[in-house]
Amino acid sequence: MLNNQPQPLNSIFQALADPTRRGMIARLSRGPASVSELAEPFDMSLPAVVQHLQVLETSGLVRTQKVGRVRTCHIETKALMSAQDWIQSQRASWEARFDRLDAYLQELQAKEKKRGRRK
Amino acid sequence: MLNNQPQPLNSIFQALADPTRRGMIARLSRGPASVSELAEPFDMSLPAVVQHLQVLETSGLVRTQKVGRVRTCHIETKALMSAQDWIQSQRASWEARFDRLDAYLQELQAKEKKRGRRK
DNA sequence: TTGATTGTTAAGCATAGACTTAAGTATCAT
DNA sequence: ATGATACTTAAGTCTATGCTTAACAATCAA
Repeated sequence: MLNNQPQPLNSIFQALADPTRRGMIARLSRGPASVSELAEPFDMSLPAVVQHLQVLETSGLVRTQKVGRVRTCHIETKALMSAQDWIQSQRASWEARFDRLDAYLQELQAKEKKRGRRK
Repeated sequence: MLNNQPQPLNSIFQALADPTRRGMIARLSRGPASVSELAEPFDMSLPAVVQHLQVLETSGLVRTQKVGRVRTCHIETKALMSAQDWIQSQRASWEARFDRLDAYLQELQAKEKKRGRRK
């Protein structure tokens, strides 16, 4: 329940806010790829793609390793999971609240019935 | 499996990238709040808080309504769910891949055993 | 060794983001 | 009617983001 490491979440959500970067993540979810493979679907310069890649790497969403002249990229699932976990924990909060509200309304209804019978 | 509405995702993830806004979401997950209640934990001017609130509202993560002079804010769970859904669908991709890889490795191992026996 | 691949670095530009302060505008209570 | 409350609007500043082009490495293949 504590406020976990917020700083990674900043850069993770920031990274996910761009459609190009989400596209790269989607591609890498299906398997590793080189920089030029990653760049291929996008209508922008290679340096621009590499800059997006750096954002993904800095946020921890992607890891890369260079062999020869080709840099191979793959997703780091843990980072995506931590984003999902944060959302999930919010969901837990509001669902708990809805449950309490529901219980309260049921209680009200029960009282109303009693009063009805009493009349 | 199609690329759903990407534009809302841009602004949803963008909104979540800021710790102040995540704090507001966390607060609102526990129940509705007025603007000044929302502002209270943060060490910044009210206009700054309202600007964050506008980002949340534009992204669809929060809805507000004004009664008298107080604006009451509450979360719109659907928007958060759509962010979670996107992440979940990436996860489905990489898990499918891991499953295929696993099956392949088992197959390799089976062949290796056969060869061993043959010798 | 030359030429083609595959990236990398640097610089610049234009727009968007996260604040601030100062000065309003409604509402509500007395 | 007056003052306090609860925002709102406007304007400005300073930094970060998302690109671009132009040049520069470092492989690899012939």
